[in-house]
Amino acid sequence: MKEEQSFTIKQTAEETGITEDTIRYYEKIALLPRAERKDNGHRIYRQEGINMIRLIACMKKTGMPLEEMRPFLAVSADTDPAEYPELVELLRSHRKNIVSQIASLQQVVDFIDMKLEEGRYRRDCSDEGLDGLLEKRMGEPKPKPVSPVEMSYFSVSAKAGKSPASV
Amino acid sequence: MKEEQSFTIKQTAEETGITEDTIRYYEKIALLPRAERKDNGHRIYRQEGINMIRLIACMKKTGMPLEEMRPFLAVSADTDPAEYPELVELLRSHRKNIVSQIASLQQVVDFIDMKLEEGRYRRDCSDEGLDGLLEKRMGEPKPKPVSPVEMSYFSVSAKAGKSPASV
DNA sequence: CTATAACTTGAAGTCGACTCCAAGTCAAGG
DNA sequence: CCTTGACTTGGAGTCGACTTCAAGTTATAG
Repeated sequence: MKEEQSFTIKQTAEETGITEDTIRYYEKIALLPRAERKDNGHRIYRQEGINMIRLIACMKKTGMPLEEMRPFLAVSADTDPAEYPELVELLRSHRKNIVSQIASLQQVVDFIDMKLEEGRYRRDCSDEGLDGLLEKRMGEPKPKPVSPVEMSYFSVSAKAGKSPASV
Repeated sequence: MKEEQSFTIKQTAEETGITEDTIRYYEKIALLPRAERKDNGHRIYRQEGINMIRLIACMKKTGMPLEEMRPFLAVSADTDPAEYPELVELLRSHRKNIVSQIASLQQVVDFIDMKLEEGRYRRDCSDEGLDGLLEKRMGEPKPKPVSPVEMSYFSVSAKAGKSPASV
């Protein structure tokens, strides 16, 4: 039952890491609901509003376009997903995308780790250490089988120059 | 010792899910090295080139700006990371970013799951099920402690309307 | 009473990443 | 010989996401 403290746009910006301008911009394009105003017209934000902005920041970090965030924000704001079957579907489908994005990121991490390891061992161990690492086929555009895929972004193999033991 | 098959730009586009225009664009801005040409000037791509494009596609999916990809592509192309200490550092730091991005994504997944669950149970169980889920502080801009953070993007709590049993 | 700071608005400008276009080349088919 | 298709080039146009700007309001401090 406490007063529910409120924040200025500046505080909100500091709190969330999103600039004031950007917050106003999000409001302008209605990604955020119109913020409450004080008598003098200044915006005020409560915890809920800050949480929404944080959610945006979080999704933004993942490269999600603003338009795609709308459904999440609708759910965040006040809609009960269970009452809108299509919203539930949307959430599920977005969930899938995100999980696949995590996989992409994990691949990049693996790629980096491989490169770092490779350097550590003075690359000579073998020349194909993590064959099936990248199962490829992460693009939906063309359902191409893409073959066995000996992949690993850049086949470490044929690398003239530093005596690969056996050329 | 086999001939190493080569691909046209069209095939490469199909193979990687990146359009021909975009591939040319990447070459123009030197994100990709100038592709080999046939006598008639047409580009040809080998497995290695395709792998680089796939790596770009993968990073792109994660929202990474093109400029940030350059170091990865340098490593992919032919540089041995261990020979460029600063490159190693860059890789490590990028790795950190990516791991933190994965965390962000995981949070969004958790958020979705929470929302879906919430709907399933007809939200009434409690009103704060996953307090510490989002440790917040994922932004580096301002090293703000951000307090206890009872978070969860949108405090499920105060939700007038549907008889929450106990208002 | 004035000036500084913290906001407001709408509009214009910037930047990254494409995307499209016009004009041209080359190889093979009818 | 002319057309069609797959490419080439340089350059212009688009779109999303800000970012900056100019002008105005209100609150407090000196």
